Amino acid sequence: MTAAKETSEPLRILDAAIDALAEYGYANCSMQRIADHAEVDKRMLHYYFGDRNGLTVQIAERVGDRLLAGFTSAIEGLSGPREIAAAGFESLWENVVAEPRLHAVHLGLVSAAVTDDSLRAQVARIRDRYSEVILQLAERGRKAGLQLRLNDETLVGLILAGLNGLTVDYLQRGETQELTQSLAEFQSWLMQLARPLADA
Amino acid sequence: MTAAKETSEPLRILDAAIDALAEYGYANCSMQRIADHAEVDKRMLHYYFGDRNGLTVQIAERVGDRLLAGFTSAIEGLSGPREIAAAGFESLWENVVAEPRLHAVHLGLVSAAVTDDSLRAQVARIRDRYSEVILQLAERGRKAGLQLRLNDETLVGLILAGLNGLTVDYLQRGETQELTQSLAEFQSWLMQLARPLADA
Amino acid sequence: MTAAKETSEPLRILDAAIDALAEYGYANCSMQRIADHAEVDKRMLHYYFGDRNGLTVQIAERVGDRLLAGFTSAIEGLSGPREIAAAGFESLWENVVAEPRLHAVHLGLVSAAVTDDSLRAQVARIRDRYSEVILQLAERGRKAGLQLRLNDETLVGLILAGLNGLTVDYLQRGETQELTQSLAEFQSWLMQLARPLADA
Amino acid sequence: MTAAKETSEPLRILDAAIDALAEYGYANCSMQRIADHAEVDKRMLHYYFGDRNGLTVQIAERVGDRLLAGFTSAIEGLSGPREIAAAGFESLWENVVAEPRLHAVHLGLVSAAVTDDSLRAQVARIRDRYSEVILQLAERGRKAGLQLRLNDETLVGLILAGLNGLTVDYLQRGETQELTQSLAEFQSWLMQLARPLADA
DNA sequence: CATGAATGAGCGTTCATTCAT
DNA sequence: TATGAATGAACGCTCATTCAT
Repeated sequence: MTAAKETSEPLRILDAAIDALAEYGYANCSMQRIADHAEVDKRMLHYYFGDRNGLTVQIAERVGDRLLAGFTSAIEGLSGPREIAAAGFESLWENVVAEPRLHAVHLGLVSAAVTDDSLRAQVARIRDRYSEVILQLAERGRKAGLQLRLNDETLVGLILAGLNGLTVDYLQRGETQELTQSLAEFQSWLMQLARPLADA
Repeated sequence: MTAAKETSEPLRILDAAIDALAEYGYANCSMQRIADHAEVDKRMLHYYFGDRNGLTVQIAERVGDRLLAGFTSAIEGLSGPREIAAAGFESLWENVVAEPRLHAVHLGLVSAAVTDDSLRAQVARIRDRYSEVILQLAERGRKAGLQLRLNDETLVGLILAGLNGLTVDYLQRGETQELTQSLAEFQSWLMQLARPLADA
Repeated sequence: MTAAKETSEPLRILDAAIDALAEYGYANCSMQRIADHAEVDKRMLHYYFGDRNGLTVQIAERVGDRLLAGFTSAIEGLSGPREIAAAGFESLWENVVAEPRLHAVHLGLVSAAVTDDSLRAQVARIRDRYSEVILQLAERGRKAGLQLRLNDETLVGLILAGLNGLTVDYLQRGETQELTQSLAEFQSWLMQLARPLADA
Repeated sequence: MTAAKETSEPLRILDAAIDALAEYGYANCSMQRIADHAEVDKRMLHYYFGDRNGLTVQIAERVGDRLLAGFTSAIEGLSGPREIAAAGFESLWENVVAEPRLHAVHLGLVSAAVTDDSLRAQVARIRDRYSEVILQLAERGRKAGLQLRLNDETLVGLILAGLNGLTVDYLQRGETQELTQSLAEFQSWLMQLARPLADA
């Protein structure tokens, strides 16, 4: 046995698959292409993941992991209320810019999920994880004295809608001036939703 | 002879194709399926649209037409500044609720366009048409006395990002309470971006 | 009615068809391509020529016409025995160089005829026309005092074999030095087959 | 287990493909027909040869092998100059008579190559192999005392042109009297091109 | 784990041809 | 003559998947 295979083979394949999806798009990404991209025989995909659906499920899971990776750690040390509020969305957006291909794949999954039941569950799961982490942040913000005008679910809904909408813009047109301004506007709006007690 | 063929055959097929895309999703919608859906022989698609790409281009064009249909007429009679501002986004959203399948198809096109060059142009065209109509609205608002804090392009960017983000939410989870609240929040934010002169 | 259409429409189409065959090759030349090449609707082909086979038959006929056009006139005025012998093959070869595309089409027909019965008759007809004209030439040569060592059919066979073999070389590799020398050798051999009486 | 699979499956298919090409002609020989002829599923052709072009390339290679098979061995033992000269062309022609279908396929490839670039390379390769083997023969003839009036390339050109031209005649009309005489004439011409030293 | 071989189904596209006007 | 529409049959190729070793 090799001393320490850093990542397991299935995991390596999943990341290659995500890359392939980003390359060819959800619609044009066959198992053959994924296998080629991962430099693996296509039958190994069946060996590890069963069938196409099984692979897709795992891909979605992995996408979720990577979408939220870093987010938790990025907001761990924060303590002040404004700090928390500010860092939250910023950290989410940083991941968009850092891994646009990953978010393109996510968008593909979200889009496909509209008409694909088994995918819908997976995509909903990713949303739940987003939600969870945003709520944790809100909780910490409240404990630090943040007063939020909105109930939790609406807050999550608005943040995710903003994130998704701006991500679509970014994927469509790249880093434009308007997008930068839109981001600033959106963030300042988010800040305004939260009025810390101390400010009153 | 039928008295008056309401729409041309290609147009009828395009609408059937949009319906098929909504049914099966962009990735799983073959020409055969579109043909079956339109109750037309598969080869008639080639007869009318050349190849798959030609069909897709026309579909995108038709999607654009239908996304903006009604919008222009809906805002035509308005005169007061607040009226205009309010009706603008509301009218856009009404189309989402009225034709969710159409917007699902649009989302599919947007998503696929990320990795498909020829589609990208088409999707950009739809965005341009949205942009154009929003800017016309802004223009009319200004003439009616509206003061907009943002430059045109940023305004368009924010409105479209909000529209897209909320549409994704709607397509994913339907008409939830949170979404209703999010919509209200978003709209009140939009209103706040515009301060009528009278307020000064 | 236009005063004087120089060539009839079917004839114009046939020449365009020959050009298309030269362009795409016999195997890849559909009726659609021929129609496009002739700038005619494909159904006109059926109108003029019935079906694919009818068209091919006419094409073969036209190819035969053009292969031998000029040949008869080129050898008309000649009188001396050597003159006749020399000009004969030279004139045949000149047509190869002047119309290589035509000869490429001919080669395609000859090749296809091996497995296509209806074509075989047409191709045989072209060979007969070659034969006929070569024999006429031989006849005139004899009358001018040429003594030919070979019987007529063998002479024709050798000339056509040489012509075909060298044409294949020309079509494959163009005008090479070796081909020029081969031509010279072949011609000198032909001359040697014929010994004028005066030489004896 | 069968004792000894004589030839590999791909090779068996290639020979069946050549037979199919001889049966239907290059233009009318689809992959389906080749598959049927080889009693193999159509998709196995893709499995073994990739795509149509890959199959064609391999077919051409195999045609080349079989065109020259036997030739080398047939001329191996010969030693006398005239013997070598005589046996050379005779051996080439014997292959034509022994495998007329193979030569029909070759003619089809040659013809198609005129308008098909990828095929042209393959056909040129076959010609090169012919050339190589003819030159080896000439070399051996020279060592045995043969004096050749022509340079190598012209010799090859003439021999191949003769071979091709006479093959076309054979494929068109079968074994006629004239063809037999033409062959005799051609061979005696070839002999005359070579004057052994002893004659001097 | 890995590989050679196979398979039912479907892909987008083109073929020659015909019908009705 | 010419055109819009249609059709039965194939085309080359790829899909996800399975079997046997």
